[in-house]
Amino acid sequence: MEHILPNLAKGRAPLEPEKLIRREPLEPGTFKRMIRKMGLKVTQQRLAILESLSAGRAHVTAQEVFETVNARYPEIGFATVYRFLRKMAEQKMVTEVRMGGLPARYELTPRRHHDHLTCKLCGQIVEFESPQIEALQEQVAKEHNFRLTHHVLELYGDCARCRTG
Amino acid sequence: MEHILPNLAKGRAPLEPEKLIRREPLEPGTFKRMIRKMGLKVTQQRLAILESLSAGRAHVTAQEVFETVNARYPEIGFATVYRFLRKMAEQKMVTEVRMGGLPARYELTPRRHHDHLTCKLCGQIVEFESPQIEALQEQVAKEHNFRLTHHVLELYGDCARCRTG
DNA sequence: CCCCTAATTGACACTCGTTCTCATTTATGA
DNA sequence: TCATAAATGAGAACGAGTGTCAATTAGGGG
Repeated sequence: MEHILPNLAKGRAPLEPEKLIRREPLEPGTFKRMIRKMGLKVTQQRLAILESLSAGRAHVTAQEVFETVNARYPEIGFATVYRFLRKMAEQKMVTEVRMGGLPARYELTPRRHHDHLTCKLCGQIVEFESPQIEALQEQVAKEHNFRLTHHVLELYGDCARCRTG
Repeated sequence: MEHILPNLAKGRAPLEPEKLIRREPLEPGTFKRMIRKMGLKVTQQRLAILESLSAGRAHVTAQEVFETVNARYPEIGFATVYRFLRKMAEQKMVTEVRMGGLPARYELTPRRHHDHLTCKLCGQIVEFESPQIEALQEQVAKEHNFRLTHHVLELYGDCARCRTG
């Protein structure tokens, strides 16, 4: 199992602190409620995964979640993390963000919709909201007689810090 | 190498005919010029790959390109296809589209930039252009001090025909 | 409170798209 | 024509993610 810690092993550069749209704090008991709402059993592993997702940085990879949770509960397997993340993504409880061919990143689905601006060089993710873009998307769909259900809008570029060296 | 033909083997459902923004036909000699413009050597393999890309449907996977080219030139290896597609993507000669965790799809970078509106039900892809959305994207990037290099905008919905049954 | 049972787990083998390696072949500028 | 750097093909390797299966556990019914 040599791929458990590939990211740490590669000494990936530490990321910028994220610029996040404000998120509501989670009260105790919320996690259990979330799990039950999905029709699943409440286990220590699942609670630990949710805790890790809500406490740490947003937009983490499954491996990062695994590492965090594994540090406190060394017996947890990464299959459990992947499985639970997938199940939560299906139920829209977490949102999966994929950039290029890189590992998927997850965030607890935020109350407010937003899109992402990603630095190709350092991986930093900035969230943004643009009601104007949303409106134009609706207009495009209407022109083609589509009823819009969802969209993916990811902007890629080089952030100021990476550009100036 | 049992994964050479996974898509054919799986009997993927045929897609709707695509609605494409008009593309200019390519004159003979264009391919050689394109390759030279990238600073690469002109080989039969590369010509065959470009031919396949320009002749068939847009938005093909590397495996599909390999299969097409391999049918006519059985000695070509898939590494060559992948390598060339990657190189062309780096130089923006082809555009890579990744949705979800699915294999990347490629298209010869069209002269006119466009995004995609996809029907979730029948798989139909409608291409559209929205300079207004592009402009707003630039503005978002500017606000966050990013230099925008590219973006992914995919709209999903139900087309008129599928909705009305 | 205890049991039963289906859900969940951990270990790890496996899949599959993609990239790497390296010995051989080939395009092209001199 | 030749030298040489680039390109190729074969196949191994990589890495994210999924499947399998025996062992464990949550939690509803009694």
